[in-house]
Amino acid sequence: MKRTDRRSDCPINVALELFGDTWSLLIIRDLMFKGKNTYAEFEASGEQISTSVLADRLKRLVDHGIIERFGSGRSTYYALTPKGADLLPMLVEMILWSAKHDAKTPVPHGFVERAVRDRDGLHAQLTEEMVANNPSLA
Amino acid sequence: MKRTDRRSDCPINVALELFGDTWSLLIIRDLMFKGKNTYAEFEASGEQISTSVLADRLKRLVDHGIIERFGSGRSTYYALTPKGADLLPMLVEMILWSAKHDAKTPVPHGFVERAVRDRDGLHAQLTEEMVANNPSLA
DNA sequence: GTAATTACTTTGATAATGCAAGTAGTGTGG
DNA sequence: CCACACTACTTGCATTATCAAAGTAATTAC
Repeated sequence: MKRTDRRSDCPINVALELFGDTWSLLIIRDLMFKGKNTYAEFEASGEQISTSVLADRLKRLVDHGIIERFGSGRSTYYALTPKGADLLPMLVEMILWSAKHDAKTPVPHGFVERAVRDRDGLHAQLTEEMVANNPSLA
Repeated sequence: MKRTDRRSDCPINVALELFGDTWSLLIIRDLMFKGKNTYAEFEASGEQISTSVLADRLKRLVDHGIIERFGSGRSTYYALTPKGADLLPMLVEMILWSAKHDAKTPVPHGFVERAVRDRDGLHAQLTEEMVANNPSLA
């Protein structure tokens, strides 16, 4: 989908057309919270993405300016752009929702309480940790 | 996908398996912000969902307890459950992200400023408006 | 330079989506 | 109170996306 022929300009729809599929946000999660940044690391994530879909999603995310690709061949790696890093609050809300509505989901102890008490502080702390892993954001 | 054979228990993944596709969140948006609650209204939304996919997504969302179906035949309508209504903060973050990173997206005047200044207050206000449309949430 | 490793492409089967047309309950005007 | 109109779907088929496995090209370690 190109910017020029999107389904609508609604902000929810805009977001969905960029990362509204079952895989894109898992890649972003790996970059944001798990310190992963290579093709092989994404492939090894628990959800078993197929290699062709992974290649396609990386390309899309790069095209949309959400992640960036560095190096080449065996020394290729990926990093979030500031635009990608700005998805943090949304991912935090997803985590909180799952924590509330799914018994099995493993969420760090104190995460939910912290979010309720001080959401902005939580965002700030997680952003700091993210930047520590990815100095190009600073 | 059943709860028993999901790809992983990661909270991001759990959420994606329930509504991580290009259409589900648009239905939820229509229910949450646009006062739409019938099949025909969802079908008439700007993004042109196909009728077979709409039927399938409504079924899935009902199965997952995110929306509820009332009535039958010509007097059928849908409403968010509390579980579905809890997606509000996530949708707000999506809106804010699109507002920041997409020039064309139309966001109500003052929305972004309000969110930055008083996120919890914004959530409360939007929740109130949502409940006004859908008394079964109260 | 050679081998091993990593980042992909390609190929062919399976599943999801889109489109057009059809069916079945339900409110409504006469 | 009943035919008609309307709404919520289903069904069938063409198109597109996804999965799994195997193959290829670039790069680093030795």
